[in-house]
Amino acid sequence: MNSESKRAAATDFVREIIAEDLRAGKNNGSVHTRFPPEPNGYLHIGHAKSICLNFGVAAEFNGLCNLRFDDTNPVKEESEYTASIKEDVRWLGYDWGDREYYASDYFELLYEYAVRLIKAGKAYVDDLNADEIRQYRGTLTEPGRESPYRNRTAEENLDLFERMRAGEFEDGSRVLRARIDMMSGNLNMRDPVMYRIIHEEHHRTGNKWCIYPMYDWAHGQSDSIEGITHSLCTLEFEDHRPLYNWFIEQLGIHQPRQIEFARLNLSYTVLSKRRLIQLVREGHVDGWDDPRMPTISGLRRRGYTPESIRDFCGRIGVAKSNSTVDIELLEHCLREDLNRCAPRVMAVLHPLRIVIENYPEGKVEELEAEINPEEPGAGSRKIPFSRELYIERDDFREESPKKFFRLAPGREVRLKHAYIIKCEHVVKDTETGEIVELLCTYDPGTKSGAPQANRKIKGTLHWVSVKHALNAEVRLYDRLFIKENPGDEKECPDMKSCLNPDSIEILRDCKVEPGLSNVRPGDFFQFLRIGYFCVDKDLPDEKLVFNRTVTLRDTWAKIEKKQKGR
RNA sequence: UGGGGCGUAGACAAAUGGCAAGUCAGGAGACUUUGGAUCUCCCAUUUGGAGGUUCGAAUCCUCCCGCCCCAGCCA
Repeated sequence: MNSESKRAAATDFVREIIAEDLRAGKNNGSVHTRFPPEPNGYLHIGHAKSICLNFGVAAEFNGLCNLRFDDTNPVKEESEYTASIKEDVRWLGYDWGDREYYASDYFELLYEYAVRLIKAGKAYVDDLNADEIRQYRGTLTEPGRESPYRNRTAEENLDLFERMRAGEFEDGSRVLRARIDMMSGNLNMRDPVMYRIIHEEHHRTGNKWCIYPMYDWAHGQSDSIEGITHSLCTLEFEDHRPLYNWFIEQLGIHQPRQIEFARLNLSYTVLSKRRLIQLVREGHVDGWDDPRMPTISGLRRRGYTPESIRDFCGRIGVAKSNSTVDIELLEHCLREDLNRCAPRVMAVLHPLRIVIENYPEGKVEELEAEINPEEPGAGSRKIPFSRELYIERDDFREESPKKFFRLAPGREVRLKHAYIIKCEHVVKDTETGEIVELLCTYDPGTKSGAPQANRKIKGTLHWVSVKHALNAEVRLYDRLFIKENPGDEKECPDMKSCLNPDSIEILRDCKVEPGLSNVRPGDFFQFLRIGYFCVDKDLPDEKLVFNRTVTLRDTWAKIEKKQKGR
């Protein structure tokens, strides 16, 4: 049983409301939700919260969840986005069956509904332009004024509306408005626009229409048409709920219940569409799927697993207060999942050559190494050991600080899966003083698994045989921002100055164990003692490229930081 | 100064008038052939504030304070 199913009983106010509705016998005991993205951008981790909620709730209550594209604005939407959205939802592990819908599928019915409202005197064609409408709307504290066109007859409205559809009028010259209440304290109820004229080709309906429904007019009716029982959306639509309900009530059609929850904010990243676009446009990242992006495609390329994202979404809860979740929780979920399933391999990022002087030249031993200590059934692999090895430069210090358990002159360490070695001499470049190699000796009786091999040694290092090592490029990714709330105007008025200059570091001379010669894009590993890495999706010929997904928790780094801080 | 929401630990988040859950972060220790993982313990005498009701209040009432959203022919 994994942690997700253990948490199956997890509840929140949304699930409670749904359970109550069920108890009250509403909707004939059925639950039907929907995930309604606008196809004008890429999905990100914030959408994942909504996806997990909508699909999760449906599954828990034996209901269904539709995928519906809210494509009511042809000037902003493109079909290239629908493909990536579908891929991302599927990758996250959710299935909408054959229920892939588009608001544009309902344009004809929506038009008929609008005609009904016009006939009932509940909607009218307004000739005011956008600027005038704004002025007539009033302000937050002052009521609005009624448009001079508000009291046209149904016949006149019908005629005008038909001609709007027929393309007789220019963009912006007229709109269809709901006739509600210009005095309302809720601005959404001050005769909201239902249709606007846009002579633009739509990605699905082509040039069939030149009037397009607004969100408020399209969304609730689409929910109703699909038989949605619970329409889950974010907090900013709370003010729209009275309007959502008003349209449905006027039409007398099936009434879904809109419930609003807080959108996700994550520390050290931005999730607003505007900011994300800015990152891409200004070239701060390499595109929407840059491994530093919080987009689903970016997280995927970074090496995040769908399981870890689902687990995260389950743990953050669903509530109504604006909150910012610590990104370390996301990373924790990731590490927990990867620890469970990532095969272990050895890779040296900053190679330092060592020579084991008492080990026979030319001799090669194939050592047995477990693939994953968390999963004994994963078996083992062979790794070659020889006289010349690479170790991590950082694993050697000429003068070792307190609590530094690694290699230093005269000190012993264990080489993982191999022998205990001792550093005898340090060889330096006579001119630069740089350490070029270490001369060591090994203790032949300490081979891993051997009877007397369990001498207590504090440090264990990873290594790779020089002769057998494969070259690799490793891209070290770190958080994109140095500020905790980069999306906050006050904390970060200028996004550029809040970027982490070290969010990517490319290492081109890394050495990895020979077993990695046949990896494929997306394969993931734990590089022992370093972190989790995955093979980048763009694998150049004859070259290995690994992305660092997340580091291992590093106790030594913490100790060292504390020592330096003193 | 209109309307709609929200305030529980550093970050999330439970509690539904009856002893303030859990998770992440942080701290201490155990264990360890990954300084990983794992395990143990610590981390809110108090729920934005002040009054009130009650045997008993995070929860009910009153007032106050703070924060978020809304004036697109965007969603």
